Amino acid sequence: MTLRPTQACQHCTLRQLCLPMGLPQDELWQLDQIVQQRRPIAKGAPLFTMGTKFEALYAVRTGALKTVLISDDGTEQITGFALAGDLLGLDAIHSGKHPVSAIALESTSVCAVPYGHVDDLAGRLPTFRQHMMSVMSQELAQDESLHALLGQRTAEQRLATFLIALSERHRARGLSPERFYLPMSRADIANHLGLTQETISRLFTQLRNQGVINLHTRDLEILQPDGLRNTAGVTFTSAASSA
Amino acid sequence: MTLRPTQACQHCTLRQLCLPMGLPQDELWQLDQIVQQRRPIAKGAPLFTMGTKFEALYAVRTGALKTVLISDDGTEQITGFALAGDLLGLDAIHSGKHPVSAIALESTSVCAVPYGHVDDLAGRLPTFRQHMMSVMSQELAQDESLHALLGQRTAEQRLATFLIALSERHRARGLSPERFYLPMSRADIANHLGLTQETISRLFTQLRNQGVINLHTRDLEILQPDGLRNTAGVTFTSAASSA
DNA sequence: CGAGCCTTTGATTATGGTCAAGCGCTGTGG
DNA sequence: CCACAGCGCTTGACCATAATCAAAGGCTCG
Repeated sequence: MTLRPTQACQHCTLRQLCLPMGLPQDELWQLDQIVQQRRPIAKGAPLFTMGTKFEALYAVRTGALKTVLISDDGTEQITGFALAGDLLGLDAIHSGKHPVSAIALESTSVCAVPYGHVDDLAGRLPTFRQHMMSVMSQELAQDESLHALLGQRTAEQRLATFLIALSERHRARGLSPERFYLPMSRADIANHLGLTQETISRLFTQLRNQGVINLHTRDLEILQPDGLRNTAGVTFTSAASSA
Repeated sequence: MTLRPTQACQHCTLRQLCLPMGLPQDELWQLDQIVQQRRPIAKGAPLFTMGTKFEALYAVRTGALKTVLISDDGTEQITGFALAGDLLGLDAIHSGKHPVSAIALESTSVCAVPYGHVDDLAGRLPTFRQHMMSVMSQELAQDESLHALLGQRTAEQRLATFLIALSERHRARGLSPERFYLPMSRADIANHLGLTQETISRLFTQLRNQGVINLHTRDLEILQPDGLRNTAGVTFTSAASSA
């Protein structure tokens, strides 16, 4: 793997969102020492592959990825979409192998944090340790919301909730929550939500006809956020999880 | 909350499965100092309730619980079933509030581990810290399998997979993987798997007629483990998660 | 012993899946 | 710069799985 010169977390525009979040200056400095950058991953290429050895956590710098679990029979499940600032690989700590593959949805760059160093820092830096636990805990809670979404909601509610969650994630990144690009295909959205491509397409058409959204290819505009919330029925805590 | 005299993890029959797993003797001793026991929770009563302050992690000593997420509109989602040795509350670290309620399915006793002490130990004891991270990571991976189960599998495959996972959990506890009691109702199983009570009942009847299982009320006997695996179609890593 | 809940079973329905066909981007090479 | 190939998306017709509605039997516990 080609490494590029390290660029400081301190100066990263994602530092409020990513691993450095909430770290005091001296702890941040120590994190900076261990973060490595990788050369960009091309669209469609894997950052890591299911079953391979877990060596590092990854933070998305730019771009987007999907995490995919492939069953014995070849069935694929997209377990999440990772945007800039999201962390990947936490699910691999237990077994030492990645339980999913991470595939770039567009040209994507990431920071790599070797896990041995993460554990070391977690032992020495209380704020960092608490942050790591908090991030994992948050993902557990998000997975529970996602479970409720898949278990209890209609296709229409799932898609609306997904779009709201994406919108909120863009807002948290200081981007427009009303207009953004969908880096994933209709089939990807469908798979993630336990539906089919055709159903997603029909629902998009429906939302467009209702004047709730505007969508040309993958450029989404949310015209009526309240209409979308209304369609979603109930708000789940960020159900478009990252892992 | 009434506390009972502390009983040592060292002598607990669940120590191979529960928090003490893999801890060296000196670390185990320190864990023992902070574990508290609670008086039993009656069937149907909560160990903790959604929205309430997170104060401690809980380890199930005997009995079983379900964790339930309730939406604004009153819809309930059972996110998991906790058996003896399972840990509850990890999903609450992030927000400081429990995102789910934990309800006893039968008379249940638990050990409470105040979270401040957990963090303290995680800072001082490397093995314990790594174990905590590992447990959370494992739950993340299990949630991904569960996502695939709900997203890609038929009702029949979901139930078969659920029964296999339960069976494996009993095996891991040194109990019979072929004969065990179901502490949850048909409606609970249905809800957890994103199905209805009626569907679960029909599927049980079908599996019984096929000679794959024997089921009287809640006493389950797996007559043909291979038949069940065959029905499940694909094996997911312990998809009947605990949280 | 009785009330209430849990479970089973049947009849019917609806949501979303499957199959199929055609259109439209996008990007590549001539 | 344009043509074409290939993938992504849309739309339609039909179907199947599991939900809903309904009713009755069987545990369990007070």
